[in-house]
Amino acid sequence: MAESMYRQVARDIEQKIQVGDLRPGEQLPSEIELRDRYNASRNTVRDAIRWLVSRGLVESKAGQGSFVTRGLDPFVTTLAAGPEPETVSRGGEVLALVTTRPRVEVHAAADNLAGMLRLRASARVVSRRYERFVDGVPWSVQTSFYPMDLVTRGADYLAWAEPIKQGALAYLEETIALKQIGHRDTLLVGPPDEAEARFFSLPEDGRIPVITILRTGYTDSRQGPVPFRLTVTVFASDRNQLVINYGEVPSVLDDAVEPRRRVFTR
Amino acid sequence: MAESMYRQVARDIEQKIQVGDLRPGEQLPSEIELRDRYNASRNTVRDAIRWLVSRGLVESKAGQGSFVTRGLDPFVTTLAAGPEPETVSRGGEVLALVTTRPRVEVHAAADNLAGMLRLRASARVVSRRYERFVDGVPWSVQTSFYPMDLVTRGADYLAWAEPIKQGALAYLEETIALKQIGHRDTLLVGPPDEAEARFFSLPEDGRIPVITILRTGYTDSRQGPVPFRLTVTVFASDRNQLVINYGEVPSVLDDAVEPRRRVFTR
DNA sequence: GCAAATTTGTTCGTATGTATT
DNA sequence: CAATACATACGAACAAATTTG
Repeated sequence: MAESMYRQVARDIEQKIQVGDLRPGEQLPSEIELRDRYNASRNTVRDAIRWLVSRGLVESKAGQGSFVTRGLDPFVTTLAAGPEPETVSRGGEVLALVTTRPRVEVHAAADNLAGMLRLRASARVVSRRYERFVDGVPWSVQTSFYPMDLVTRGADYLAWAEPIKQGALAYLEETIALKQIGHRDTLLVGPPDEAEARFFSLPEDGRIPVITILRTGYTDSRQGPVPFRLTVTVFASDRNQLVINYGEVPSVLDDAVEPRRRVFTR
Repeated sequence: MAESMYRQVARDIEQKIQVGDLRPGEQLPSEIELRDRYNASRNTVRDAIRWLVSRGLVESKAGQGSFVTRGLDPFVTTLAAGPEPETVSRGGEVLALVTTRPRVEVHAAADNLAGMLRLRASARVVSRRYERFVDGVPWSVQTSFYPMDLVTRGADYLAWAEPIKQGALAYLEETIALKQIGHRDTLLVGPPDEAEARFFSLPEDGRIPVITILRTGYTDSRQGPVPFRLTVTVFASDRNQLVINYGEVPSVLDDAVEPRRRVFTR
């Protein structure tokens, strides 16, 4: 046989979208109508739509209909090279960042965290969790983990559920002379967990992945750089582009707009 | 009603996976068996499995069965801060990179490419496309775009379908004294196109996203940095972690293993 | 505010096709 | 070739969400 019917239907609708016959935001014909148009069963039409939904081309809403997805105008997040925070812009405009009061907790470190911070298994750590919004939109969740040892050594505020005005890194340098000499970012992409899907209002089927950045901060020691902090930042991939600059480059705002479509030649 | 039946079944199976009752790589009971066990129809069981597949917890293979996904031991790719290439390691071992002969073509630039390279609409560009393998596994596809102007000015090899031994950036500096003074990486995450799904052997339903890095190279001019090259590198997100280092940090190989599970406390 | 109409979501049953062992 | 497992396809009925009158 040539190709399954639901794939043929999906391909036909996809083509209508590409050609512009169906425009972003436009409603697809109802399942009943498509069933008649393609001489298929409603379930087969639903398989076709499910295919398109899974590819991110279509969204279905109970009671309303199915619609061609409209690409969100993405936030452009420039990752910080130094201790300064990230900056966010959209459409050539810098946007203000709203941060919640942190949720601060003390936990036992899981094995992977203990390994990354070179702590003994289930050593105590302080976690500081911030939710961050831009333009009213949930933008990222950031959680930093510090060994409890740092609090004991005098960095009391780490364990308090208040923002640290000057930033945690500056605070650690002031109070216990702990200076970050470098950091490593590790970038992972995968489906959101339940809490992340809730916070970002992502569909709970996990088809829109999140980008997780693990930033390990290092300080100096006789044995060379040793880790003292892990910061986990999570972004929804459907509304964010991450930018990393090296050397001399123009401002993101001055530069040409980055593409949403990844089409470069014709 | 509480929760739909297929979700209850999915949740139950998911929990068996989390608890370790079903281990990575292990085969799930057949759909018929699950149908009897949960007193549901086969279609409902299939909906549950579809849910788990879409979340990346389970894989189904026609004629064989459904299996708990085994996390691929990920490649750790350290992005180059300078002109040097990326390095790849896995399990604390540096791996060799095998690169195909480039596919070299001349195109008219699409609008977004012309905008990024500040060319007039549909100016001609040379594209150089490399497929790169590590350990026999398709690892990334890299395509660089150069204004045709650079060839005209003497960088003839850019338009030849042969690897440039010293690297394109060194070659451009040698032949036409074009020096890169900085670059910007823009990172996008989304479903693969058909060619990418084929190259990486990704399921064609687009549930495993690819990571696309657009690297714009800048050179000096009287008006400040101007772009002269765009490199597009695509990675499959299911087998890659990207690492970016700043300042003084230990070697990736010396450092603790990065987590696949994103669980940090207990 | 409620009822009807519309649309997608869930669930069942059944039959047949295709891939693998 | 036969057995097993998943994939595709059809039909039917009711539930839930949303819009409209």
